[in-house]
Amino acid sequence: MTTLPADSAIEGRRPTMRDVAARAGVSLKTVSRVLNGESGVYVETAERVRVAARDLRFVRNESAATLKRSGQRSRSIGLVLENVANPYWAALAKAVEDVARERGFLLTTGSSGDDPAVERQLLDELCNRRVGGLLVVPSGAELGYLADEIEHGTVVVSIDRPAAGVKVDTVLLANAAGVRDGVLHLVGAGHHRIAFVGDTVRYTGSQRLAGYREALSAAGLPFDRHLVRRAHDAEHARAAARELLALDDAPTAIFAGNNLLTRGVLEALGPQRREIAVVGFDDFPFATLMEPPVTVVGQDAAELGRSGALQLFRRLEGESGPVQEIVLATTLVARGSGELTPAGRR
Amino acid sequence: MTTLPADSAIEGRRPTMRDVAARAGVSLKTVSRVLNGESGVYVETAERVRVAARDLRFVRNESAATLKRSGQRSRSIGLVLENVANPYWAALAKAVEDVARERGFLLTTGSSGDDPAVERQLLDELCNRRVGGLLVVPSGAELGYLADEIEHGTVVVSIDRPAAGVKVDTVLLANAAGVRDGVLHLVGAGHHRIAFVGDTVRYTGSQRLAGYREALSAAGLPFDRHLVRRAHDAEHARAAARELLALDDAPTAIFAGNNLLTRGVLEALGPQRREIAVVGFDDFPFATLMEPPVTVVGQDAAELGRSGALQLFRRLEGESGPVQEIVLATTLVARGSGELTPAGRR
DNA sequence: TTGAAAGCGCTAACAT
DNA sequence: ATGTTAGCGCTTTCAA
Repeated sequence: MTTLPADSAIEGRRPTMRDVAARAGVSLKTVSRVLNGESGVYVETAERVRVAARDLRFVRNESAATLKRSGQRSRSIGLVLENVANPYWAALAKAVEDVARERGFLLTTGSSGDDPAVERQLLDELCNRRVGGLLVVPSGAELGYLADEIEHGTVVVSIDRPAAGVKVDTVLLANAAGVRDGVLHLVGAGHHRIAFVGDTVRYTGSQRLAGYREALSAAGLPFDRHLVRRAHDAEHARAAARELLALDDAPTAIFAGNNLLTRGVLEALGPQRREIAVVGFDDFPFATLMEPPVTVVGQDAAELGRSGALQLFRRLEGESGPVQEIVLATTLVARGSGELTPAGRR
Repeated sequence: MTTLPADSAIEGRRPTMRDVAARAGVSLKTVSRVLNGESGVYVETAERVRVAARDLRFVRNESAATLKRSGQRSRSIGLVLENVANPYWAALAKAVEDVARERGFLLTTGSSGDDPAVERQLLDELCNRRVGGLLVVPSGAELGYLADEIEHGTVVVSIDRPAAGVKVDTVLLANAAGVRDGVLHLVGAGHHRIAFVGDTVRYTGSQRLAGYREALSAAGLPFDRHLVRRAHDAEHARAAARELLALDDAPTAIFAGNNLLTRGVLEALGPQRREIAVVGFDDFPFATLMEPPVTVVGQDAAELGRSGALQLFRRLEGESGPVQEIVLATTLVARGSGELTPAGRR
């Protein structure tokens, strides 16, 4: 007696556990047990089931499993952030994915563009799919609509920025402290006119601005002359930096609020890169290759993602207790651009 | 009579369509019709249903819908690539996500690390979830195991590299032609000793190597003296470039096979960046900021992703016809590093 | 235009 | 150790 080809048994449609059961000569439940690694099945029976599954090229239907599973959460988690194409967020997404995979979860990522409507749509879609948990880099808008989901058992963790309107575990960076360190580093190099180019409308930007303010105040320096509040991208930063450099009392040093803005500032500086000191928030791969290499306040995107994902899974695995706020420290990485002195300029 | 708070109606569990139906005083099917935008429902009935759904904060269970829906495909697509943390792949993922969102689909991305086992696991998990389609940047290993899925209606599209073992739509880059252009550009600048640093084991690397070979042969130059075949990352490239530069007949120009390798080569060059010409495959954000700015053979990752995703949805929407191979052109972007002449060096 | 009934493929509770 | 039964929440037939 020869084994029939897999498709001869069941025309057209995919094999189900029932088909596997029939082929193995056991009941549906036994197949379920074997395929889920439950104990209490004779090894020979289990083997027969596995052979049957392989022969039929059985692929479990996760939708059915999710539908039935108590609590009804799929083995996926969702991540909503501003834009995966930004290397910073991409690194974070990879870290989240790694943690998820260790647990047998898949990751669905959505880019909100920091648009509250898109953010909500993404979050809704993810909830529709009954994801086990949601990791969000909030755009800043109210997230109150998540309260219901949370009550129904969806775990939500906010990363990089606090979530408005819901109380959830949060992983933050020590933004203010990081900037303060960076600016004081410039003060230490002798600078008195230190500009800040940032996007201070958003949470991280405002926190970073606060750090800038703290540092200047600690150093007894005036505050508002060299401040750019609304640099949203590299273009804006470039234009803003050009304007700053054209001032009578042009700054001798510039602090850039994030990796995009650092790029814009460096573009604006051109050959002046050897005269004007620069410190940027966020490290980036080519920082060491610039002339001079760029001093940064480094924040580890991967660590932020890992930390958030770990917290999410801790909750998923049943950890209770009050809402947590985890704050990650930053590191000043001196490479050259932040150690230039104001020499040659008044 | 006041409306009761949503949760008073149904304790604990999530509201289902049945709950919405009860509240709206209609049948389950009518709710389904309204929520799916089917025609043939009185506007007032539809409105009542929508109000009830809103009041109960009803969220549709996609698993149940997927389970029942004929063909059983979820409104998600999967993307398996080497590593989302690489800005190149991140840009591609974003482009895919954008196309998916236009169609109301979510994107689940997995990083295989080019490990065939991980790749297979990721692909399997995605199939378990009955995704509508699969976009793969194949690691190079046999993908024959996808044949069944494809037969069952899962659409698979291969991007950046051809899929081995299955016939699927494929979107490729004109790798060889791109490299040939870049190398001939260096020849045109007067170079006779042009090194190639690549990872020629993998598909794209081997194609690029072929372009290098073509160019040298067209220019009547010898081939094997300045060739590095196994540079997998920036570190390797750096070490390899150092060795090349230490040779008696050191190259006067280097072609780097991808963005990671370009970085490694630039690191190795250090101050020699103004003497040794460099052309890299892949554009990168900081290319214009280097000294000199880096000449590259640009390939548009976003276009690659978009193109693959569009093809996938075309198939999903029923387009039949033979398997397609789409080839995207590259563009040489001259910025300075590739225009350096061999002057000063023999 | 609306509804009743059947069942998608699985897991959970309860037999045996 | 194994099987039987009853659904999960939805979509699909088919009938009213």
